[in-house]
Amino acid sequence: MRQPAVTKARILKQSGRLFNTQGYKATSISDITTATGLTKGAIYRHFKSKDHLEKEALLFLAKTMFDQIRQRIHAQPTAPRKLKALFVFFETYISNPPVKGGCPLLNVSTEVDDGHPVLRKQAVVILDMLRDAIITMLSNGVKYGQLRPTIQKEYYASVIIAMLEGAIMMSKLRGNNEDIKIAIRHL
Amino acid sequence: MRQPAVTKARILKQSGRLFNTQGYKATSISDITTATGLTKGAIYRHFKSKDHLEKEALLFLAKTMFDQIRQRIHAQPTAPRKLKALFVFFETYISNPPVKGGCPLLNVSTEVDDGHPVLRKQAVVILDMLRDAIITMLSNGVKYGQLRPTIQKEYYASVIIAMLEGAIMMSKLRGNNEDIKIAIRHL
DNA sequence: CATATTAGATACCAATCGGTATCTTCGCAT
DNA sequence: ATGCGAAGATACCGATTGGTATCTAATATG
Repeated sequence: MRQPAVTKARILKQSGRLFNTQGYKATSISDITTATGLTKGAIYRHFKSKDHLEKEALLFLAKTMFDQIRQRIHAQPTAPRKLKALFVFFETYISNPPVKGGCPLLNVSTEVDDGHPVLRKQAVVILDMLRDAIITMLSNGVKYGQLRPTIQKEYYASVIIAMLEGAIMMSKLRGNNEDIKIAIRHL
Repeated sequence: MRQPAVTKARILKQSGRLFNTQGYKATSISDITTATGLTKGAIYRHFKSKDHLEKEALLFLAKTMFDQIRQRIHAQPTAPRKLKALFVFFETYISNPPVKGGCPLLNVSTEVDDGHPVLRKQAVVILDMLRDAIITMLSNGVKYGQLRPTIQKEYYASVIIAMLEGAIMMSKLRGNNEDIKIAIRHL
């Protein structure tokens, strides 16, 4: 049975995993054919170039991550607890990653920040999404009197993201989750 | 005039720059030959494989960075001012980078954290060097009564590095230095 | 000044890269 | 059932990859 949509999803899932672990440039089309069990012909039918596949795979990774986050956030009633849930999500990032290879945003950023304008632009969009999500959370916290009204939302969103991403880098490099724990304790 | 040591230094400098901007895997030996004006024969005489060149180039990048930091730290008399000098160093990282392509530690970490054990090990060593340098600074601050004795040194070292590296990622991605400024204000 | 050593250039290798042209085969509409 | 368009397989392309073998030329040493 032939199901193009399923096939495309499989390509996105596998290529996303490979891009996020090995890197975008370092992952070849051949790597993706062996991972999916498909052939080059199938892949180039669904994606007109590797650049396009990279962009869509990155978007898939980001969506997967945001879905997981949204799910945990929505399960909490108040802004402080939502924030806490976000931190816990990142704390379990190393031991139980929703997508293998660490944070897609961090990975793609460091790979493309000196070139590859297409992927870089996409990365900025994802960063803005994360940032806006946090700002909205803080805003709602103020609105419902759960957080101080004097809080500088953009400032804290920036601090939170920098802290988390930096800690992920350290923890991934060391192979433990001590640094991410410290970061969250600080936050 | 033939000066092997100078040639080797040139290879390290240029390949370091390329590795740090384009990535290690993404930089080919050909890229390095055009950047240095040398040929493959010359490069493989000084380095027995690309892996070895990568490792030595990373070390060169780290040394360059640490030299700059050490210079600025030593110019300050007290621990708080040394810390401040460290922060200022990272603040000027985006606008006036000592090595092009951002922080070598951040770059190499995200590229090799799921493989390439040789380069990864080297990255851990560099992270530890940075960490130890900060801890030493804090210790001296306590010793001379410039910082509170209750300060948790390892904890703060981890927080400082995570914050700086995460902020560098954000600022490099966006192309401004707003996020790094926020991070330093917070620290 | 002769010679041995070594820095560096040149030419090549098989393997792999991203991409395309072509061909077969599956599934749906008529 | 049958024909047609799309899904996917196969086979190939030129360019580039890391690496090596060989050759030339510059320098250090006798």
